Amino acid sequence: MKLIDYQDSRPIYEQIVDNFKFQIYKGILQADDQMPSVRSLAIELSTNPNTVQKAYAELERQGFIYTVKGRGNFVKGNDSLKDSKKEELIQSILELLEEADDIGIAMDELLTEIKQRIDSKIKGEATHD
Amino acid sequence: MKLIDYQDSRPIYEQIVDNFKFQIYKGILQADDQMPSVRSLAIELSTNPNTVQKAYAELERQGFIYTVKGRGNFVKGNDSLKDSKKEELIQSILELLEEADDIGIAMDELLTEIKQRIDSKIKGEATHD
DNA sequence: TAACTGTACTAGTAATGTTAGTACACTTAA
DNA sequence: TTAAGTGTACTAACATTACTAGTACAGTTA
Repeated sequence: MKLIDYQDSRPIYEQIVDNFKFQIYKGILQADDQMPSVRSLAIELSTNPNTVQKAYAELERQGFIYTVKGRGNFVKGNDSLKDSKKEELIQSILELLEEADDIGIAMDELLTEIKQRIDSKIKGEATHD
Repeated sequence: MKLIDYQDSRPIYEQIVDNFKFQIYKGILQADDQMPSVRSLAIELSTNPNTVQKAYAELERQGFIYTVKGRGNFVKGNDSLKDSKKEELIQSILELLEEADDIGIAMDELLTEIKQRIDSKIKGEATHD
């Protein structure tokens, strides 16, 4: 499995993050599977343990894995991943709605318009395939 | 009117942006009022025309002012400002909702939960003042 | 205790952001 | 047409931040 691409200009840790996210979404890695250790992966990728560590920290922050000190990193269950994501998204959206409120845009008004857009978008896409 | 503070660590252009946003929100600057020219403001602040230009470009991007080449920069009307903001916020929220959809979180489910949070928040704040 | 595991700290290098200097182009009025 | 105002584009220097490496420390397990 090719994890990083040195042609790619994106930072190594970011490529690692995206790759594992992909593997987890696809089910290649499943709940409680152990991730490669920061050292072994660092050696495999000819990089530094800290670079892998940075990637794993980001994956943990985003709710994809969890860490047990001294033991290793493990894949989170699909449900808890979904919950983390959901909570994160709700927080982001609430912040945006508050911003709208501050300048006098009613939240209801905004939510109503958003629902309309989604509905019309679904109708539009229904003809695609 | 003090526009920037050299004690402040934030970049000059950012301070200019925030200051004008404040003035526009407060009504100190009103629709179609002319902004100071990039040169005059640069001299006043002992900085470079490009720094002011960067601030103005950001204000335009955010919908606060509009530019007429060769004539100057002018304050946008309150309605068009609100419209710009609204559109921007809707786009951001739609992106987040798509992200949710990608990982199998129904948009309706998310919107419903958000409405609940807002409602309970309003109830909680109602006792504050 | 040995061999794993993650983590913290420092530092060098690369990438990006910020500002300045300067030249160019558009608009208006004389 | 010209002069004096306006915004804009380009380059480069400098400051800040991001990224990675080297290395040492600390927890877990057999």
